[in-house]
Amino acid sequence: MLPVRKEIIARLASLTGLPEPEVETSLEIPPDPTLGEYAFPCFPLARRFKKAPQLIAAEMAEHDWPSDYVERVESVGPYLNFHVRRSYLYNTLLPQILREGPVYGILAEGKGKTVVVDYSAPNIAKPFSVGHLRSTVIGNALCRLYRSLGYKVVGINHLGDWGTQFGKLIVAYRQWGDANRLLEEPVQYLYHLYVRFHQEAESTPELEEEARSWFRRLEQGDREARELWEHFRALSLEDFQRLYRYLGISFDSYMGESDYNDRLEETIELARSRGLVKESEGALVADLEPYGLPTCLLRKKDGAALYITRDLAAAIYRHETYSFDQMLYVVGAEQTLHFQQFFKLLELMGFSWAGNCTHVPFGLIHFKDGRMSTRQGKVIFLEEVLKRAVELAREIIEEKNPSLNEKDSVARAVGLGAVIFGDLINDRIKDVEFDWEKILDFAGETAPYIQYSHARVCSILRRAAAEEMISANGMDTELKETTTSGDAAPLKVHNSFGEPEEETLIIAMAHFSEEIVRAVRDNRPSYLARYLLELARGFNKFYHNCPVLTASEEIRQRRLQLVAGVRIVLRNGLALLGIEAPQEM
RNA sequence: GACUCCGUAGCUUAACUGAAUAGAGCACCUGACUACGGAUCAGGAGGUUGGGGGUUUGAAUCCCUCCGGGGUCACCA
Repeated sequence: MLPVRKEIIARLASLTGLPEPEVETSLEIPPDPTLGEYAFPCFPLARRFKKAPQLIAAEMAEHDWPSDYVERVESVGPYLNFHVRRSYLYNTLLPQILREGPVYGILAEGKGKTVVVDYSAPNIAKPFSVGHLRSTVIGNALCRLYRSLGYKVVGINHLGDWGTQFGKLIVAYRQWGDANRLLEEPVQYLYHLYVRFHQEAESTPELEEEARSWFRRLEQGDREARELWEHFRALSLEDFQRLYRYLGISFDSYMGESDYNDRLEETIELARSRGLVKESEGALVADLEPYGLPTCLLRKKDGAALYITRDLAAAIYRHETYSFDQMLYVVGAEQTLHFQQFFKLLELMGFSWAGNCTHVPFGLIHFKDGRMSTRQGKVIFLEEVLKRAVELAREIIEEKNPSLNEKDSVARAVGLGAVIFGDLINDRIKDVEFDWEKILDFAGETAPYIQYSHARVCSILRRAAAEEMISANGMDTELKETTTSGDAAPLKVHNSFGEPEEETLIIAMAHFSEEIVRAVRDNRPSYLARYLLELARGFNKFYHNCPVLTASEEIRQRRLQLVAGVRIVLRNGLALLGIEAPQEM
């Protein structure tokens, strides 16, 4: 937390008698920068002191506030508004940003704590569709956000590599399969077989029973079934990993559903020993009605375990292995009930850490005319979306900046950025309609807008560096990721603080780490995405109104530092969302 | 049917979890490169926050109800 904020909270707490956390949550950022950098609404105090909030604010404003951080405090109606000292912002905070560079915004709040993030989890043998985009992108951003707060993060890809769909695939492959085509395009081809299976099963329902029987054989370790399964699994995994590499995503563990096969029995036994299990129509169920939840099935009458049993086994295993302080499941909102049952069962099984497990739900991606369906072949491959986005970025580069170097990597950064950001920008709980036009939009509230701002920042710094060495200001001439450490010459002390556009920028930069904390607190990367948009907007206004390179020396120095700071925050912020920031585009 | 989520400008949406004049983007209209990149910027128009009640000093936000849409509800994950 910024020392200004800390000081304001502490002093408000002692003045009002409210506990610090309470002050902290009610401390807000005023809607208009002319109202100051922080605001404290006095409404809650009205009842306590039996006085009008306006009066309370006015009285509190009389207090002796000024300090190294705080310049003045004013009451505006029922609000107590804090104006932070410009000299602090420009002469302490800004140098700190420039000094810390790539690690600016990184805090130690999660130090010593471990958080497990379960995300992406595609089904092997099913295509990686845009439907999987959300979990993948949100999970990745959360991993990076938690890491930036000092948490040890374990990203787990709980692969859907077990289940009756493998019975279907084996049946389809044995009947219509072609080994060569499988090797050429594994996931595509398996998907083709999967769709064909369902088509044929319409007219030949016996196929379904055959599939169940093959899955049973697989579970019993039948050699042919096992070999096919392993083959399918290995090929699919390779394909997925190619995609993850392309997206710049990596996992700490690829333990999938099949890896818990040998722990299912003991999990069921544990539940049984707690008196949670009873038999019903040949199956094993857990009765959760006393807790207002529907009964759930742990084992089918044919002996096969279900999803929830696997999740229980996996959770227990993960706690043994990582002894996490928190575990997040980045899984669609349609599974909310499942997670309620799952967490309740963990609790009833006696695991005190059940309360540290959180479902991070998100809305469905659907078409205008209904939801996507793998079975019916109504899906859009994520790979196709990414490819088209990158191609489009490439076309725009050819049109606007044909002399650009490294067009391919820039096109990739911009195209992928647009898709990723497009998913992260909105509240994750909302359903989204799949729309080519929207997903390929590069103007307005998009990653390319932020990336473009960043590229212009870099352009200014590059020109400035060409004219004079500004490396002493925390930026080396190559614009590499380096930060100059303590040996840099001290920055010039600013005594004048410039235009409103400059104010907006420095204040926005001051709030960076607060936005990260907020995004982590609510597991909502969208907060950070919005913030970056706001900062980029602020920069663009500044850019059009405040010349940097041609300004007088004092102003030029100040603005150069400001711009260098913006570069760091935009770049770090995008990185936290899993998006690259090219220097030119 | 029960439970649950969502409903804000023509479209996509924000609002720091109950507070300052509901803020953006797209599309539309008008302007801006003899200053650092026009993937940009300035301005205009566009709102009974689905309807109706209630709680509160204060409601887009909480409660009730109705309408519309999504999701889930024992042998899928």
